[in-house]
Amino acid sequence: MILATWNVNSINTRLTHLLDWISFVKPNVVCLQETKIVDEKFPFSELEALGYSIQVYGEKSYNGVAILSDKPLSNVVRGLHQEVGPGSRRTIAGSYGDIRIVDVYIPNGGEVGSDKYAYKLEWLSSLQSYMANERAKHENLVLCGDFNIAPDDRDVYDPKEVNGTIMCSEAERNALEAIRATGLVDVFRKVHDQAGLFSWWDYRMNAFRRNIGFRIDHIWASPLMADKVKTIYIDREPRKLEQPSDHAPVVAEFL
DNA sequence: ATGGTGGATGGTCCA
Repeated sequence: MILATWNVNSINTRLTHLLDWISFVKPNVVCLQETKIVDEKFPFSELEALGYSIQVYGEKSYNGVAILSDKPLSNVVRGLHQEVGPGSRRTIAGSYGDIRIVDVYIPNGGEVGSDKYAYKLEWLSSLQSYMANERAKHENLVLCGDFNIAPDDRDVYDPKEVNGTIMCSEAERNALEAIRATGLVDVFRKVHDQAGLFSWWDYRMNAFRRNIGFRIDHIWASPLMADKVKTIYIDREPRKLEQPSDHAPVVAEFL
C-alpha cells in the first residue's frame, strides 16, 4: 500500500503537477493539504478520472485538506472534535480498509510568541487528545500531513540559525513529542537517519537550489504499521518544475 | 529589523 502526503499550496494552481505526479507514482492513498478551495469547487472529475475516490474538507483561500484513495474510505470525520468554520478546516480522517488515516494541516504559527503561535500550540494540544482517542480505537493508524514542525537538528538546514524560531521552538517540539507519545512512530526516521533531507523550501532567496529547507511534512504510524514500511522517501522532482508547490510530497510504501 | 516570493484576492492576509 503506497501512501503519499503533499501540501500542494492551492489544488487549482497545482492540478496539472498533481495529475502528472499521481499518474507516475500511482499511490493508493494521497493526503493533500492547503487545497484552498471550497468543497463545491474541488476538481473532482479530473482526479476521479484517475480512479480515485475523494473526500474533501475545504474553505475559500486558506487551509483545506482532502484524501484521495483508490477504494472508498469509510467513517470519514472532518475537523478536530467539535470545531467548525473558517480557519479550522485542517483535518480529515477516514478508514482505508483496516487502516485509520488522519490527514492534518497543522497551523504555521507565524512568529514565536505571536497570537498565531499561541493558536498553534492550542491546536497541537487538541490534536494530542484527538490522536490519543484514535490510537485507542485503531491498531493500524497513520497520522500524516504538513506538521509545520521540524522535529530535530537533522531536519533543518542550520540548527544554530533556526532553533528557537518558528517550526523549531522548544514548545512546538515538545507538543509534537506529546502527540508522538500517544503511540506513533516517525516512519521516515525508522528508515533514514541522515541530516539535510527536507520537504519544504521557502520560495524566496533561491532556498531550494541552496537546499535551505526543513523537514516538516511527515508520515507517522502506529508501531505494527511502521514495522511494515518497505520504503519511504521525499520526492524532490515536483519541486524542480515551473510553478511548484513550496512543499515536496512524501511517499511511504507499506507491505 | 526588513525583505525576499507565491497564492487568493481585488485590501491585504497568509505562509
